[in-house]
Amino acid sequence: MAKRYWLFKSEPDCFSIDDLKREGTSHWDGVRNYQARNMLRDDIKRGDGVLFYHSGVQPPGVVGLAEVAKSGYPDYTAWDPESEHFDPKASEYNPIWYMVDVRFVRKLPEMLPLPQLKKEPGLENMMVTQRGSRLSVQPVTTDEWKVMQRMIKRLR
DNA sequence: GCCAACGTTGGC
DNA sequence: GCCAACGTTGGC
Repeated sequence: MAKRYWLFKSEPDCFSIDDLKREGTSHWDGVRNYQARNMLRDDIKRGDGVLFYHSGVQPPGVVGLAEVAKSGYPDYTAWDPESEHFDPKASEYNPIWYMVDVRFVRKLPEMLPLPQLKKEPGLENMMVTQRGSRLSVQPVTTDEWKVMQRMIKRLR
């Protein structure tokens, strides 16, 4: 299976690129959307590339790179009543929700803010640059990934 | 803080 | 199975 690419959104107050840097490898838990769940369960594989995106901040944008360290497996926070992501319909025998593990690769010297992504040739159709794009886990094409790598190289 | 976009829920 | 009401996300 060829390597694929993804964009993972997180509110930095909840989990930031610095948190991932400190932890090294972390569960990407708490996704409670079926479209994103399907990707986590079926499509996101160990070795895939991840753009780490900070949402809910001004400006939002890509702040780092990560790598999938473990393919999809049940998100056990769903059946933990203590978890803020608890879902009473989920259980060990019917997990419903899935997560992957991600490994820190690098933090960018500065954020690539969303408005800049919207202006960048080659990213016109990227999911994150589209209006009303709320998915917290998004596919990124190989071409979009290459454009992002060029933008990152320009940073320093 | 506003509101557009979009997902989910539940009555019918 | 439709769709109105409602809730959430997230950019602005």
